[in-house]
Amino acid sequence: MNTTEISSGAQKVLDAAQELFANESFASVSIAAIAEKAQVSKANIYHHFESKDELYTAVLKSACSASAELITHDTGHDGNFAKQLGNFAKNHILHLTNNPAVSSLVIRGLLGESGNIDSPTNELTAIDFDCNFNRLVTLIKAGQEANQIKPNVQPATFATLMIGANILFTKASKVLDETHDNDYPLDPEDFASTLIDILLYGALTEPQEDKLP
Amino acid sequence: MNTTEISSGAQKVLDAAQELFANESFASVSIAAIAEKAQVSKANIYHHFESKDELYTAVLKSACSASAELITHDTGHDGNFAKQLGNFAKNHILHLTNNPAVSSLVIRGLLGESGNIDSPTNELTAIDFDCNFNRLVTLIKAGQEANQIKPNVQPATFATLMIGANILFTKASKVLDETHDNDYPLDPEDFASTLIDILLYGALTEPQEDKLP
DNA sequence: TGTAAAACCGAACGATCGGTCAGCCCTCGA
DNA sequence: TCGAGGGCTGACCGATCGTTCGGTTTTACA
Repeated sequence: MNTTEISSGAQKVLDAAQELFANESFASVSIAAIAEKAQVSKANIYHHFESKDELYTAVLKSACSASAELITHDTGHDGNFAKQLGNFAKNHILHLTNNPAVSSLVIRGLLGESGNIDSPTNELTAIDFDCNFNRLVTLIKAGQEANQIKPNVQPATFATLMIGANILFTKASKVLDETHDNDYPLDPEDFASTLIDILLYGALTEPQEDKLP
Repeated sequence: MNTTEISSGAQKVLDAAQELFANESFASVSIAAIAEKAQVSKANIYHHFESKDELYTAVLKSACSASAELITHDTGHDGNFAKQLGNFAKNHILHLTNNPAVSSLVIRGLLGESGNIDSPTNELTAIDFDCNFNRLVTLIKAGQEANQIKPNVQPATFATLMIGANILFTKASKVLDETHDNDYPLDPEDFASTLIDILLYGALTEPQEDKLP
């Protein structure tokens, strides 16, 4: 059942590293800090991992594999694509809020703030992100073929809207609700449902396509 | 006309620091690297700035003030809110693509990856982000009062959609179009127009509010 | 129980970090 | 002509960085 034969000691290091790397950048997390958090010696880390880079890659790989299958699990194959897209949005944002470390790592990778890591690390996050992104794109295309989604809606643009909004919601909500006492939604599921309402039905009161002169 | 009396030597340092801080994290950019890029000595940096933290804050402040007024400049006060929102989206994404350094800095601040900086730095990015965010929220609220935008559309959710999508587009497009040869839009203005089309008119072919059973 | 591998640690390595300091060069008003 | 002062520098500081090494403890199997 094991994927890459992770010993219990190595797992302790991996967990500590994941927590630290999620909240701070690669360069600002020291091996000493990871060792302290994992309650092991610095040298022990190098017994389990070749280098700091390799440890970071291992953290990322574990995070990505954890997130791979969680999102699309109940976007079934019934013909109601509005419902499926709603479920996808809800699953996605719940995944982000329940796994802030994972999502932070992936976002950091997307930003290209790789520190010392050159290509393989960013490739990892790209693959993970791309996987979820493509699932959504595929879902939208299917909805278009079923004539439930407008043909002029670019699937990738729609996906960028949903995923970008979810990411921004999870990462910026604490910034935003510090400075407003306004009506910013705090519950992720509430946010997802109002989000999907806008995406599916539009924000304008007049649904006809004719624009005002 | 000067804001804080920046000498020409200090400006050289500031420019080099901005470029480096935009692409890498606070901790991974060394004073030595900044000095080398600015073609000055390390000590010269400390002649102009108290510390690395203060330099970073100065970079951020300059970036934020540059972005403050650029976005809403032609979202005028005519009554057509669809057009105004479209202009806002276009201005915003053009600003992001034309100033990748600035936007990267602000996003990094939103992520909370402050490195050593505790509060004032994140406050800065929060204020800048908040400023643009609030302009958009205000615009949407005005559209609702003018009965052009549905009253059940949460302004903050709509703003999160537009801004989140724009950020993701600018930051992830190079990742996405490396792995697809599909129809992902490359031109920012094209993206903005298809984006606003979805947001205003919805993605579903049937615009009525009744959901399927 | 013997033994070899694996897990683990303290101490130290060279390199680099942010930051300091004494002093040189240049300008400019007196 | 001169000296005061800001812009600027090379050399250096202690601390911390990632990494290594020698050696000790624990584990696993014959």
